[in-house]
Amino acid sequence: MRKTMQNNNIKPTDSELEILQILWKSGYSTVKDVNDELNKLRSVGYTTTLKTMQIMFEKKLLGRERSGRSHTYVALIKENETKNMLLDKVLQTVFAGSASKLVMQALGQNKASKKEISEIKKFLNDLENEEV
Amino acid sequence: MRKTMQNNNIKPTDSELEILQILWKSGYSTVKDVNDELNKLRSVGYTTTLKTMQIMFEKKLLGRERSGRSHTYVALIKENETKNMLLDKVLQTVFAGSASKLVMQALGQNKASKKEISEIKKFLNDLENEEV
DNA sequence: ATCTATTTACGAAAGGTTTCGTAGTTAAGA
DNA sequence: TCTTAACTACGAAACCTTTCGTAAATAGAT
Repeated sequence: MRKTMQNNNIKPTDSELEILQILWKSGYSTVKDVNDELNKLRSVGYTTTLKTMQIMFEKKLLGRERSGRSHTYVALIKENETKNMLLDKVLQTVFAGSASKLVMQALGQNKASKKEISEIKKFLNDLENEEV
Repeated sequence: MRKTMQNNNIKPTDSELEILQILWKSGYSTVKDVNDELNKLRSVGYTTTLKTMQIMFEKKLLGRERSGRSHTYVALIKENETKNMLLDKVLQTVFAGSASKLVMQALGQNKASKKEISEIKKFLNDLENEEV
């Protein structure tokens, strides 16, 4: 059982998560880059995105480097660990720590296609086999 | 594919969720009842709980009835639908709508015991069979 | 060197959540 | 009836998140 260490344990807000998703996908990006991506989904002012990213930098969610007149930002927290943390919070607060309840709720409402379901079954088989 | 209707579409806050969990479990309760339960987990003042429940009443998350000098409260939103909604939010915002990604993340970190895993497998088989 | 567009920094407003103090109401008991 | 404990109502403080306007700095173009 591996111990997962993260740079910090700050929970990102919803807006911060949006930005993190973009940075995880795109890697190093300027505020303009991120704001452009964001505006494909919803309308946000440039300085709003800037401010949020500055706050995230202060919180050490993001790192940054000057490059010419602007900054280039990068996510400092790992996608996998962050998603795991967020899921864990729901697991604890909503499903009292029961992973199976959570999974069944997730799969019970036609949320998963046939293809996804067989993927999951395969995943479960592998999981059982590797746990010697 | 059934349409799930809920009295409202308000997303409960974290504190509200704590109270909902207690009411779902205990059924009709007074503020005192809820506050006592809450204080088994963490320290909260009586008027804090009262105020939160009053706000929840205004938001129509709770119903209430006078009984003697106090009120008796009850959850107006359904446990199942609410949990589903909260999970759905995570599904969309964190896992881009992919239920299988969510499930695999949930199961990949030793969060589920062997017993739970076989429960889930059974659940998946049933799911596949009933979808004719 | 000056202008201009880009970018940053800062502050603050607006809205929401959580917390609790205080004052008033209620009803039960002395 | 009067007192008191339990309960409610209300307001406001403290804090957080999201948003954007404004001013200053930067650097490239003329």
